Amino acid sequence: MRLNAQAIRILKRNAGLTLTQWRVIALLAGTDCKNSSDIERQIGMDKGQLSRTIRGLAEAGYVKFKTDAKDHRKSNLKLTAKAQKIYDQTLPLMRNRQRSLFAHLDETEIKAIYSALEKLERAAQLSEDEL
Amino acid sequence: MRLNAQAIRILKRNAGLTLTQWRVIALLAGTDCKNSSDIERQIGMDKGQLSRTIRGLAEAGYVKFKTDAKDHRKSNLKLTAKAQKIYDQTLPLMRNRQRSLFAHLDETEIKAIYSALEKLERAAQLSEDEL
DNA sequence: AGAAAAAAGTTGACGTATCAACTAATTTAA
DNA sequence: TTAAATTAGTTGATACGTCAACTTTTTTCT
Repeated sequence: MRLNAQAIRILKRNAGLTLTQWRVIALLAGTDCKNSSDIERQIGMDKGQLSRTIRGLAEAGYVKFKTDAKDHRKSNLKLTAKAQKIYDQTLPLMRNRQRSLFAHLDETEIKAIYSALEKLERAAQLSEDEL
Repeated sequence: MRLNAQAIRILKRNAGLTLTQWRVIALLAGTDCKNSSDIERQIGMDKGQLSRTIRGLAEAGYVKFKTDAKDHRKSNLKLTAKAQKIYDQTLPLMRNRQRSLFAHLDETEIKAIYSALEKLERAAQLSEDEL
């Protein structure tokens, strides 16, 4: 979509981040997600892409890994100070964008979109089973 | 989206085509699009991707090129018999899918979606200019 | 007519989405 | 308790979307 193009530009200019990088950082900063699987469950992002995104973030010095003491499959993620700072700076920008986009829609429309998308998903799911 | 996953599966199984390949074939078969730029204008697809898709189709024996006699920049595209046959076979499948998806939505919802998406596009466009 | 601009296509690069196969660690259930 | 199933995460492959630079041909403008 073209809608993303804008977010992408903001992120690139102001934070040097890709959209997926931003989403991961935002989850680590703003929710109690700690590891890859948490994030996966939260936003339904693909494991593989997630793995690569996180590696990228680590290489860029935004997150640190530490294998979980109790479950050696998991590795807990922590944002670096650098990442935290960028997050704090960027969040307002993204919030503004979100607001100005949705400002043009009235509630009815927003609800209709959500419900319709849900139904479409469900319909797709159903007919998927018939294959 | 997950919605596409389904179309992709249908196309792969029944026609051995990717979604973009299908879209191009469908345009060449069902509209008066003749060349790359026509298609670009019709569905707003990227020139680059289009170029590659068409090359793929040509290599697979679905379309034939012929440089336009009057404008040597253009190359007119023609579906082969093979492509036409696949199109005729596949169109009903895709139509059914479309129908069964939208069957779950009432008109109000469909209209709301379209209008909301339009507004979002426009809002994105506007704030794009402010960057 | 000649220079500049625009249009048609090609190619390269990067980011995103999805599927599949795989390893290693943990949980479950016989 | 050991075998089987799950879960966490990595890696590879393919398709899709977008931007940018570039060539060639045509159009526009003066």
